[in-house]
Amino acid sequence: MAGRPAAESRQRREEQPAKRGKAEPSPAPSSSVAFDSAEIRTRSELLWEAPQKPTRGPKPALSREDVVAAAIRVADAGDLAALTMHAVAAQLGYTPMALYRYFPNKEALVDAAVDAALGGAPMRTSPHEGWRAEIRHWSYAKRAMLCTRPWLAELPFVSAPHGPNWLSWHEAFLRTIAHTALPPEEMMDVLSVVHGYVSGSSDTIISLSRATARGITFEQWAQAVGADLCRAINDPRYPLLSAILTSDSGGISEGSALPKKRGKPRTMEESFDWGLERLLDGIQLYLDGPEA
Amino acid sequence: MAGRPAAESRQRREEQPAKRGKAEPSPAPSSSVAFDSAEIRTRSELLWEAPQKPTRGPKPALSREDVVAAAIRVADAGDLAALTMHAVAAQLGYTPMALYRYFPNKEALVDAAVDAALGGAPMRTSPHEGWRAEIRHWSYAKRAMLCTRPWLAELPFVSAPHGPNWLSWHEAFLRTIAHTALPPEEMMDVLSVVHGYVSGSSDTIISLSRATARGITFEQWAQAVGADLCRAINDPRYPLLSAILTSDSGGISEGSALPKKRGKPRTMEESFDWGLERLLDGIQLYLDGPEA
DNA sequence: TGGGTTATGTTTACGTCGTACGCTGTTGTT
DNA sequence: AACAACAGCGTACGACGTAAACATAACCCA
Repeated sequence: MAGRPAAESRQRREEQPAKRGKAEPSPAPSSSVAFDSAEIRTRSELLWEAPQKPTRGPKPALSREDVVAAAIRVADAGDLAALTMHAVAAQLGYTPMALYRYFPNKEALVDAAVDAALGGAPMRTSPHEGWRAEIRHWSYAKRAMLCTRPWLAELPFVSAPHGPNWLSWHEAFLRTIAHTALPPEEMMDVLSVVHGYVSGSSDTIISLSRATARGITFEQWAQAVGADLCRAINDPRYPLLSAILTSDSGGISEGSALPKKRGKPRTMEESFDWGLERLLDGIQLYLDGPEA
Repeated sequence: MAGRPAAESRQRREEQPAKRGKAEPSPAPSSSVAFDSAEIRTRSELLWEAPQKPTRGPKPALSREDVVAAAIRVADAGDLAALTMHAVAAQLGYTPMALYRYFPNKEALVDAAVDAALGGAPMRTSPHEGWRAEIRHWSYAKRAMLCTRPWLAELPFVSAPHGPNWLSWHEAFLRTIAHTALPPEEMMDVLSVVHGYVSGSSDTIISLSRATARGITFEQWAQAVGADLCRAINDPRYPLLSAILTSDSGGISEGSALPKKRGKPRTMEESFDWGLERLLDGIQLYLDGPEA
């Protein structure tokens, strides 16, 4: 039989609406919906738990920190997809199942690894340079952190629970604007807008980081990315884009060294900076607003 | 044997550095590095290819569009993880392997589904309201699009190749600022900063969308997210965060209806708007700059 | 009209992944 | 010394992506 739908209408009837998400193989023990919420609430618990409770059995050969460190090593060497229980266990010289004595499942391990990999936010001990410079520092630090570990950007951030390090980045940001007279909720707004900008507009350079981590040269990467954009050229659907791309500033230039020729093609860093300055201008305008 | 590393030192020696990424099971046929780059370059090809070439064999029962539509339906009903070849095939009433006649692998199918799901950017035919209002419209549209299909935000955007619809969003943005006198590269900068802000700071509401799509109520979600934040309270590591959270504006409020009490707790929408206005202020300052 | 050709969807099978279950052996307490 | 609690392992299962071989349907040219 060739061109016939598999198993006639039978299979079509049992088309699963695919709403299971990950579909726990064994039926949920407790009630259905409440279970979901409990699952969410429990998820970040491990990130805050006390190190370990001294118990009675044999000494564990590893600690949660060891496992997390191994997981980070694996992810650093590859990407998020490379972060498997097998790989982490192999990295430590153990069986995959051994890890389940430390983390209830892979998700918990990844959560812990992500928070650990975020690292503590950099503490700036030097004298406060004013909120504008401080925010700049914070933003660069965050961007650099994401470039160092591109796999952190491979998962949707909010879906991961917020652990100690995640909070430390927030705390560090608040430190930059603590001395301004902003009311609490506006401090959170500023935090949110800068954080949003930084993580949102870092994905291009993160893509590059990921590519170079895989051994792809900048030229190859730029060619691949550029090829997509260049399809717009001469396509009547994209007149403006086409015009910009053909206006000799379309390319992506690598960097720094060359004598900045008329500022034509921007570095990614320059674009990032440009946007950040606009954003800071807007914030400043708001801060100065009432008095001006 | 209990607490002993698996297979002694042997297993530790063969610890794979996990650098294979996805590890093609059969050895790469051509040269090693050039293959990678070719792979990247080919990846978006399908998105731009002519519909289909009329050939000789039996008529295909499906079209690529059918498969893509089914994939989108599956992802809409679940999340990105639910988007499996099995699920898509079942949705169509076919065998998983049937899909491989239309797409060389899952990645290509996902790429196509993503671009299709982005949809064309909204065309604004009404008279131009000025760049500021136009950018606002574009930003809301994009945010709404992401909320409608939270799974689109589950993959790192740049890692996906840029198809026709992706470009159409860019084109639409350029339309909002086309009449300004900005040089091409600064238009791209504006595009990049707004795009970065919108996608970066939508992830909280996207998380909520994803949660509600799974049947979780707003209260449950807020409680879960808030629980993480609340661990900061009374933790000496987070004095500022702690202070803000206890200053009665810590919570996340759902919305609109209630008579905006002193603007204390912000809606996510309000925070988004606030940040967007700051950003637009900054851009405006730049545009007016030379003359002012 | 009938072969040959080519593309279709299916079946079967393999390797990898996460992880449930039960076992063996260790360890600190009673 | 006996016990209970617990560490790490082996095995096994189901889901996943997909390679390979196959059977069949449509088309072309004779």
